[in-house]
Amino acid sequence: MSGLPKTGGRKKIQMKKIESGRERAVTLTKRHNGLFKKAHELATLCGVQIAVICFSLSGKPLSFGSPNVPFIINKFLNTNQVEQQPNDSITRFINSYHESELQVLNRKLDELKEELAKETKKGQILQERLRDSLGCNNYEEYIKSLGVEELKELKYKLEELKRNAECELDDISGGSTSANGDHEADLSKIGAPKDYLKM
Amino acid sequence: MSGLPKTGGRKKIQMKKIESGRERAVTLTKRHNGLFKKAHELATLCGVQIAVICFSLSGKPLSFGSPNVPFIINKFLNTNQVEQQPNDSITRFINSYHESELQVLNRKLDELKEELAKETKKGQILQERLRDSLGCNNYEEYIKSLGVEELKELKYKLEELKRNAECELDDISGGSTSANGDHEADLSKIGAPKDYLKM
DNA sequence: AACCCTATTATTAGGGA
DNA sequence: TTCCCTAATAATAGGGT
Repeated sequence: MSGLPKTGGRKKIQMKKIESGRERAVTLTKRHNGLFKKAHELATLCGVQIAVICFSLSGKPLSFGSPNVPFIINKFLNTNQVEQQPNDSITRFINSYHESELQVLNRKLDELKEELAKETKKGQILQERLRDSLGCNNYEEYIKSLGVEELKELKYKLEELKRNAECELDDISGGSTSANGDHEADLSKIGAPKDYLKM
Repeated sequence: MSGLPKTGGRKKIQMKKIESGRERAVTLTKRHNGLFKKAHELATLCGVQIAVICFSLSGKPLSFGSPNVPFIINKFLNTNQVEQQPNDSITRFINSYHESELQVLNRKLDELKEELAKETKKGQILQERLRDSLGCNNYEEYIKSLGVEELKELKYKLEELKRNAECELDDISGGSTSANGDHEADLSKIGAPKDYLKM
């Protein structure tokens, strides 16, 4: 209507909870749309199955699923049905973590990470040692793939590493093998919520 | 070193399944990281609970959850008035979810290690301090080997360490490249895979 | 809450290492 | 597979409607 200069423009925002309830709601709407769109694109472009579940400020569930949410949930649950309750120290740790006290520890770890991340450089040596010890040039992946028992084993390997102390690398290795092939989902007991498909 | 023209540039792509398996894998990696990051941002900015579950090309489940995936799943199922019993697969899953949380913990520890490995400088000092404090020259591995009680103890050691380290690191740090001053360790980080933490 | 608009920031396709 | 880089596309904060 008017010849106003249209003062528009994006501004950078801090990654913390938005104070204003109104702006928070607006942002939630915008970003939830964007997120679901990205999820859909990912499913389309890469042909993968994916689900996103989000609870709005009022507690209303917003979800997107390809092929659908219950399917993904079920598949996820089945895939993750691992061992029974070991009741070892690690398990107990996780349980107490649930009880919330160790969230503090988590925080400490995060802070430590930040401190370390500021200016580090020498850690490469550690990396080489670890790689050398594990005989795997991608030990991060390796570690991530470990289960409880394997982690325990790793503990001993690492102790060994410590004993051997100095060892100048020599990488190699190769063997990325971890394919959890098929998992059939039984949707029987889960009712289907409204599916979301937004482009 | 060379006067290469650096031919870079994004191109628009069609919204259909990517033919090349290689490119599809690359895209999946990039976009899955981006998606999870956005999910984490949404959770942080708007203070909402959210979960993303995706199955990689090999069928491996990739998930993000704030506060955690089972929580969201359970809430979602409850909200949708789906029959759910203390003895169904979901409950069983939740009981066995420590596996997943372990993965999250591992990731965080990996992250610690990764960041450490990238650029150290002050890390040397921290490392020494850590060794003094923990009586171990490779604390990353040490941490991985901890049990419940030990982790709790570590919590206090870290607090102590941090107090001391803050002073020294400030003295030593000369060239600060990226000062991310505030770490408020929100709880949403607990369910967050590494990629969201590095911002 | 749903759109419009625009200046910016954020993400990412493509290619190389 | 991961990381880097660049140029281009995509998403979005802020303000209005």
